[in-house]
Amino acid sequence: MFEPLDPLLHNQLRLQIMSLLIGIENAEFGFLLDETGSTRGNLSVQLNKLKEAGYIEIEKGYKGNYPNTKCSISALGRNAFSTYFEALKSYKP
Amino acid sequence: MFEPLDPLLHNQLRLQIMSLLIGIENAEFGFLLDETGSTRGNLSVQLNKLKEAGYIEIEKGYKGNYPNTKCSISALGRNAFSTYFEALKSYKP
DNA sequence: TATTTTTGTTTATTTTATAAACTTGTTTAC
DNA sequence: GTAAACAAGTTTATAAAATAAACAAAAATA
Repeated sequence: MFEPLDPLLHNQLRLQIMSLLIGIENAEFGFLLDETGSTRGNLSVQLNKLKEAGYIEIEKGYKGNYPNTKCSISALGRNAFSTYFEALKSYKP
Repeated sequence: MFEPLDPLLHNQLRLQIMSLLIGIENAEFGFLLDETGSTRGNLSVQLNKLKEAGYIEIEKGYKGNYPNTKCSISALGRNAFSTYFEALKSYKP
């Protein structure tokens, strides 16, 4: 009847992150911070959860002299994201 | 950019409850229990949260000799539910 | 060189979800 | 008629999650 909703995606910030990443090659930490309006701490935690799940990849490098983190969605993540919205349909009136 | 997702509805069980109630006059506790596959405890807690928010009404009566609880969605709830799905669109690719 | 900025991470607190235990009353079996 | 099992929930306790606050390390700036 009701399709289960991936708990990892069923969170506003993580869903925002995935939504941003899906349409883009990769995104910097700062960009995600701006677009989501989140705090650094929360963003850091949630990015790592998505990474642990294999939904995104995180590349740590430098931009000029400053540390810089680039995130990109994985095939697994892309799939989970689409499955999530598919599942949501089963809750619709 | 991203529409906020009503935290009360952004929970699998509560969303199931609302989804069931929206297409029906009212539903008994036992029916909701069956359809959602939830435990009694969790169902009880989440129904009360929805009631506190004014999203549903709860009528306690009897069915034969046994206590019996009937739930129905309110106008506010109906509205919140539709707003929730509207908001979700802003997360879609 | 002291202070402020940048870019994050880690830890601590609060909130939430869930499950386990309890309550009240009703049947049914002995 | 009383003990055991069942029904329908509620309450409380535990586990998990989300979020915010504090911290860190290096860089820029005054």
